[in-house]
Amino acid sequence: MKASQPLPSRPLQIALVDCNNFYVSCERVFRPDLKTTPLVVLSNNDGCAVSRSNEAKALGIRMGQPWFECNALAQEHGILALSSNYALYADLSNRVMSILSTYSPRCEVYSIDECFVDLTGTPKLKAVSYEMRERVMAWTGIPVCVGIGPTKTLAKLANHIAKKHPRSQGVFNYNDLSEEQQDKLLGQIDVAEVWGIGRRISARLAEHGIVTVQDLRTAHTPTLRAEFGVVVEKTQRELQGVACIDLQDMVPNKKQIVCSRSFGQTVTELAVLKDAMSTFVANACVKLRAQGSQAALIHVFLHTNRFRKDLPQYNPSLTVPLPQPTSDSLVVSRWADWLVARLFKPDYAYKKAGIMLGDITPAGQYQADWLEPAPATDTRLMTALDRLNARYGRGTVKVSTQGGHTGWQMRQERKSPNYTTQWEAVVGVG
DNA sequence: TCTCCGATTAGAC
DNA sequence: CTAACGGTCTAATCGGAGA
Repeated sequence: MKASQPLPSRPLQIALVDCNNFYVSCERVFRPDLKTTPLVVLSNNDGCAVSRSNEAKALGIRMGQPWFECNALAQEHGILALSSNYALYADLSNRVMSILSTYSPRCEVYSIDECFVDLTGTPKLKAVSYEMRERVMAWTGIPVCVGIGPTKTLAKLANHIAKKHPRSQGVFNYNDLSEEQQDKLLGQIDVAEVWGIGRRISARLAEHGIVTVQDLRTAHTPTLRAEFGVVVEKTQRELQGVACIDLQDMVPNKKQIVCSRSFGQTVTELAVLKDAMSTFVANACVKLRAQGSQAALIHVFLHTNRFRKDLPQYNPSLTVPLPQPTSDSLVVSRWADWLVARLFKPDYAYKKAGIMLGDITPAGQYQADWLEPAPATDTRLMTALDRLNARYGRGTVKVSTQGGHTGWQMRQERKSPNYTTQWEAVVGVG
């Protein structure tokens, strides 16, 4: 690959800043009284535990565990569960990311609670890392850990070490280790902790005697490539300090946009499915327009409850290419409506539905057609709709098929107030 | 036989 | 009282259809 190139005189200093127990930490910013309460944030529909405080982890609540399995434990130990409040988490995330972006022009917001920051060339790196951590805490109330390494994969691993070892005080720089220290440290860490090595692959690696990170780093590369493919090979190179995964400064546009939800209750009526679908379409098209795109493919699907083995299952879907690409909610909605009606069969209890937009291209491009005139591209209605909903909140203006029927909305019985987006919630007015 | 394409798999968070 | 189990997204790989 790049064997002939001279090694850089100094390694890159890639930092991975990761918020601790992010959703739970967000909730605690506005509820300091919950600082020591075992706390959990639930997934959509109040289904699974997706964020856990240290106290909740210590009590044995697993990541992704269905909440109904935890009822007895929660009762016994007074574990508090909250519905997820994405508006709040997105807002705090933006504040954290904007603080981090002052430390480097090269930042990649990797997820709602993680950011890669290229700190190569930063003087007094250790001191700066601690300062970054303290500043995020002081300005947002969110605790973070900082892991630094020569590649993204090693930065991730360093972050894991910073989180796990209190002695690190929340900052760990892999680049400070000698060769011997690296070997020893990686020999003590389970290979499953490595970014990109999930449950399946770690099980298969174990069959080859690859159990620790050091085992993977030193494994025979051609065999690894043959047995596990390019992804695992790249991961190995990254563990060896060779950067194979670039830092992505600019967020690429989505190639497909999905909007789907499980329902609060099962749904048996077509009208209710159509109502839900028009909400999904509206949300998907907002995302589409936000990135300045149009879609030429729509895919609609329905699902019965796959956990109810005693009930008949039916999981139909249909995909149609659109005659012209569009980002107009009304156009997409008409197609979705028609597709739902085609898929719908009575006598099934539907639990989930959704839409996927595909074949996404930049808006304004369309395939010239000898027979058809250019499509009408009046985007004023959708632009006005987006402005109103951005200004006054999602759902202020809807298309007519939305909101006529209820009975599908997700369960959110334990949601905190919208502290950062509604004054009433902060001031405490009813 | 090769190539394309949709479906499936695996992973992340 | 019972039943109760998330949502997006990407890249790689697989496997069948058609050239």
